[in-house]
Order: sequence, then structure tokens, then C-alpha cells
Amino acid sequence: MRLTRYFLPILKETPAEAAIASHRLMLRAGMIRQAASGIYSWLPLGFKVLKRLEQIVHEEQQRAGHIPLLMPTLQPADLWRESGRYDDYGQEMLRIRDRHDRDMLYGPTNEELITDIFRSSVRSYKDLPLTLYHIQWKFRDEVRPRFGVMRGREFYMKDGYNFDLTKEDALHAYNRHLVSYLRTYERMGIQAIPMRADSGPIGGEDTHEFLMLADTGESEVFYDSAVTELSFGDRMIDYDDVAQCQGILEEFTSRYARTDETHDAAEFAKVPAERQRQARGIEVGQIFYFGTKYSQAMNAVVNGPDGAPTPVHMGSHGIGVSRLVGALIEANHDDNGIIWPEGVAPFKVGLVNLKQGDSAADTACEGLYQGLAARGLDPLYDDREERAGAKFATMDLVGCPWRITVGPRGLAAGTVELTSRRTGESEELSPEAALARCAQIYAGV
RNA sequence: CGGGCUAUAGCGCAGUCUGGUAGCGCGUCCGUCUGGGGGACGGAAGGUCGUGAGUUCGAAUCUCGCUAGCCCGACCA
Repeated sequence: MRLTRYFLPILKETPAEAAIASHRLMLRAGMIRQAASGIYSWLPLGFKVLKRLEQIVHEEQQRAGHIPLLMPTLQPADLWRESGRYDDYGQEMLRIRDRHDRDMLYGPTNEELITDIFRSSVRSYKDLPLTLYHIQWKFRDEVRPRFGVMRGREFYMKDGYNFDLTKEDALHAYNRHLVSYLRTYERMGIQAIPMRADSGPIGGEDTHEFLMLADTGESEVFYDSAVTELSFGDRMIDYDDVAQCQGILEEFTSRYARTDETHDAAEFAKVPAERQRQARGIEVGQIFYFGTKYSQAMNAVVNGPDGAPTPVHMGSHGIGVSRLVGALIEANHDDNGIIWPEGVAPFKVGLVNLKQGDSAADTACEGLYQGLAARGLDPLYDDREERAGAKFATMDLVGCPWRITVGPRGLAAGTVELTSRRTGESEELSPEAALARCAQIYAGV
């Protein structure tokens, strides 16, 4: 993308309403614009990141064998009356009445709707196991939205639902989700620790929240520092392998790691003192196993092998995609702006022309721009008539992980400069070598 | 939902106490000089002062109502 043709309304000064770094930077980098309290428009740069995260979530869910579909944002109230949650959910649910005086609501989650879809189409245990998911906007009428997209009222979330014949099968689905989530977060370049949590209004017996450590997090967490040593790496996963998934769950959840809701001081005390950590975290996902709570309330049954109607065992699993954009920035920024991990960068390489209008610089930039694009390295070319400082500041703010700087001085020596946003380290390379180097950096991403 | 605060140009703010017809910085537009970390100089555009009523010869400024937004707390992906 050429910056002169893009829509990137960056701000030099910090808007007054932003209290934390991610909110501030999303506004300054022109990623979002507030429409109302807790409701945002996603401007091109923010939208690009959001879609990139969505894509990663899709890929990892489908790798785990989960099936995508799309449910609506507006739902009929009757389904929620059936589960009993129409009354339980309270003011957080946005209730709407249509022109025929029918009670509707803007979905805060989708257990009822998915259960309705399931029960109307699935009759036999032979159709199980089944996990359906979607990525859709949700609305929860928070009393006090804050921190930009981290606690919005409207937010984009992946929510998935598994249907299984037995509790054992459903627990495997639970484990499968835990594994797929670990992979998902790691691909995005963040560490999210599964912590034993409280089930809240979803209900259920087993649940883990995934917490990303950050000083500005809203949750207080207690953990054994050994959990931060764990890394998923590039191990091969067979998502149908019950023992393997169970093993990974145990590996990642056997150490003490809890939010303040489930914190147990006596248990925590058993962790060696030098490994006890108390910190803050951002919740970026949660998985639940809730048994037959919804299937019984809504009559979602299949005929079992013995012919008897059997309520299915279910669980639900969510990743806050729009929140992740903010969380990623919380974990990846400095005083100058955002530092995207390679896996989620909206533009992979920034291209800075230090002297727009200089024919050698223009020609070199044009060649690099085409070369980067041809290699799928989605470049952002700053071709504005701006001084060097302004271009550097813009690139730093929007957070391209790598920057190629092209100026008359270097070109005279046949080189351009490749700079890491994260370390600030530069190397002088020929334009061809710089292209090859960028391709190499992104080869595994 | 309790407590605190704010609303003046795209963004950040002053002006309000003491009423007299709106200003600064950044950004934007034009021009010149510049050219490796938000450069300099000259010129220009841009505001129903959140909104409704009231007081007054006159309201951004005083009074009352309303709305929106922010912060702290209790609640939540």
C-alpha cells in the first residue's frame, strides 16, 4: 500500500480519553474511532489487524476439526426464555422490540441459538462428535466500558460449541480447544496462560480462562512462574488423539495458575516461594464444559446406540478477537508506538523513501515495493512528501516490524537499510539482499 | 449502579471567576527554503462555544433542565 493512497488518520497528540497504552496507540495510529461509549469504528489499519487475527483463529479452529458457520447478531427472545437466561442475564443484555412488538435481543453469546440449530437437525449419536463455531459481533451493555476495545460494549468474538454423546467425549473436546487456543495465541506472538476460573453466567463445572500477563490487566492472577516457561513450539498435534490432548492439558494446567476468583492461598503456599508470582492479566479467552445444562433445558437430544434419547454434553469456548487487538498492543509497544509481532503485522515491511522526488530514491523504492509485494510481504510505502523524521515517526507508530530505509546517501554506496522495529538494529544491504532477508524473516510466519 | 469530572476548530488546550460578539499549539491547504528522527519562514481555510430554556441592551461566560463522554469503585470476553 502506498501511504499517499491509503486512509491512515494518525494523530500526533494523544486524545484525552485514552487511559492505557493500547487505547492511546490505537487512536493515534488511526486504527479505531469511537462512535459511542464502548462502540468503535474500525479504520483500515485496525480492520486489517482484526481480520488478520480472525484469519489465524479460523485456521487454528479448522485445523482442530471445528466447523465454521455464521449466526446472526439479533436473536429472538423466545429461545432465551426456553433456557431461562432471558431473565437471568439482566441489564447487560440489549433488548430490542421489532415493529411487530416481538421481543428480540442483540446476542451477547450464542448457546441458545446453536442449540436450536443442533436440535432441529441432529437426531443420531452417529452425527457426533460435532463442534460448530463462528466469529461474530456480540453486544453486552456494560455498565462501564473502558480501555478502548479491551472492554467495549460491541466486540468481535469467536465462540464455539461442542456436542458430544458422553462426558468423556465432551472433555476431549474441552482439551482439544485448550490445545488449539494455545497454538492460536502462540502464533499471534503472545503468551496466554490457562488459569482455573469461575464459570459465571454461562454455568458449568470445568472452565479455564486464558490470561495474558500485563500490568494494565483487569484481573488479578496468582501463578507458579514455571508456567511461563512452557511453550507450545512447533510440535505436531493429532487432535483426535485423546491421550495427546489430555497430556498437553496436564502439561499446561498442572502448575498453580488461578485468577483471584478461584485463588486458594493455602494451595498457592505450596508453590516454592521463589516461584510464586502475583500479577495482573488480560483475559483473552475462556473455555467451558457445562454438561447437559442447555441440552436438557432446550431438549437437544440424540438417539444413542441403544435407541434411547440422550441429552448431549456440551461446552462453549470463546476468544475475544477484538480485545486481542488491544491486548497485543499492551504486550508489544514502546514510547514510539506499536511493535507488531510478525505473525499479526498489518503491514509486514515499511518502506521509507527519504527523499521523495529524487529519481534514484524513487526508482529504488519502486523496485523494492514491487519486489516486496511480489513476495507477499504486504509493504507499506511511505511515499509522502515528508521529511525523514516524520516518516520514521509514522512507521514506528503504526508498528511495522521491519523497515527498509532508502536514501540518496545509501544508494550512492549501493545499499539500503533494514531495521528491526523491536531492537532498533539496522543492517546495510543491497536492495536485492534486503528483499531476500525479508522473505527469509517471514518464511515461517 | 454509587462517587468525581468534562463538553470551545480534526487533535490537545486557554478564555468562564469579573458578561461586550472567540484565541493558542499541533494538524490541514498554498508558496519559498530545506532534506537521515515529527525543520524554518510567509500566507490561508476551518468553530450554531454539546443541547434546550431563562436572566440581560448584550451570554462561551450567570441560572435551571437535558444529553453525551471520561475517571475511581462494585460487575464482566
